[in-house]
Amino acid sequence: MRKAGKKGRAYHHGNLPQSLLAAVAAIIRERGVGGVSLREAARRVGVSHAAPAHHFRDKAGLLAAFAAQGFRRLTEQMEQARLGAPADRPAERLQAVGIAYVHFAAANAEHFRVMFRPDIVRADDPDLQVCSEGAFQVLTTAVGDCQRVGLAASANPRNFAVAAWSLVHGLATLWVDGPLGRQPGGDSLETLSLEVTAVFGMGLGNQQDRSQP
Amino acid sequence: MRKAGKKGRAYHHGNLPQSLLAAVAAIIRERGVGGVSLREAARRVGVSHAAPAHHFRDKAGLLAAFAAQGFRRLTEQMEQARLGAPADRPAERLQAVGIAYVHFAAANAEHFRVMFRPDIVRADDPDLQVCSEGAFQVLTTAVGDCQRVGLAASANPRNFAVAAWSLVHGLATLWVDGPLGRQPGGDSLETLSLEVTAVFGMGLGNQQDRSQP
DNA sequence: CCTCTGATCTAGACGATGACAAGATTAAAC
DNA sequence: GTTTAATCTTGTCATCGTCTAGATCAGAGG
Repeated sequence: MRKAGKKGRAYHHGNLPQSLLAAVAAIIRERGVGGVSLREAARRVGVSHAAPAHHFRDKAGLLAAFAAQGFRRLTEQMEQARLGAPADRPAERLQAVGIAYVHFAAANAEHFRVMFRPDIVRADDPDLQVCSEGAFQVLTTAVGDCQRVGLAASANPRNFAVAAWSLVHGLATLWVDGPLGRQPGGDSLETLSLEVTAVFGMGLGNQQDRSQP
Repeated sequence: MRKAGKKGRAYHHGNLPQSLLAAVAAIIRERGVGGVSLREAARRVGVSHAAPAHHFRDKAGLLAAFAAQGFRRLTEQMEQARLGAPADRPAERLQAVGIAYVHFAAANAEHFRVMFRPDIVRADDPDLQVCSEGAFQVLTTAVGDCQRVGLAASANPRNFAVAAWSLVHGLATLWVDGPLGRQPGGDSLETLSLEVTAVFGMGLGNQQDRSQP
């Protein structure tokens, strides 16, 4: 990769795909998802308007790669949170994974805002599918560990994982794109994610407060 | 309102706003949210390309009106479901409201797909804000009735409502736009919404199955 | 050192879109 | 009947996604 001087740019950028993904993140941060365009991303990287299409076929392809990157990071953070809690307390592990999910969404809103948008993302991208399933897998594992110890043993395992996923995904979505994050008097996301996942743990019938374990 | 014959259109459409909203719904059903454009909507209604802007300032304004319409219908359906369950069983009422939320999202995906998209919707539209808060209010009421009877009494009322909302919103989102609806071997939305809301009711520690009340 | 090949990028064009401005047409208030 | 305001049309502009053809470059093989 030959870098050009300040004026003339090198014909070969050297690392276009990664640079474009970084540009996309910056654009979403500054102007929202609607502000993303192949041309704007190309402009920021200092490359012709048609260059991005050679690496990611499409605008949908570029966003698919960006979403896949997001899923990879999410999987990392969830797995790290899971292993952070003791293995003999699967309920705490599950809660930690859920909280990591929500915090990822808030801290990486650029990615999260794209990760569940089949209308603008090439949804059948194979890499994206693998990364997406990998993220769900972490949650499924955490749920399975709970049931193996007898927690909510009567529930359908798969649907129980869906419930856990729904809870944290809903909270994340309502915070990032919904009315929750915009409300002035509301609690912080830290306490919110803690209490919401705790409610999940205790259910309607149980009156103990497990939000401070 | 003077309707024109088959050929020449009347200069005044007579009911443009409503017709445009209907066109938007049809477009989303056929081509997804990305297919929505002021010009396409105008084309379908048989009106010039700039006409929509006179009623809804913007594309964002048109979608805001469409989203508000969705929130109104959602509120209706949730309230109807709430009153469908006996008043002396608030837990069932809450579950009914949650299930109505999920079913609305699936049955009115055109609307739901737009209702939580501040990036394409004029989020500060006053009518939209009122309608959005109204929908959350139904859920809050159902949650409050539960706590008044002693269910989850120790939980912060507001955050408990947030948890309930998160659960159903997450399930709805994952079904409509996420990987849930696309999975081949998965359960139907009916059983899914039932079991997911039931898991919420029973929590991790309780082992009874309340999915069939 | 030279040539060739494939990868990478540029340049130009086309149709479609959102937004704006200026004017035409109509309904309704007065 | 006249005036006024609402409603809609026509024309225009910058921007965008995508396609095509061609330019430039890196590296392998001789």
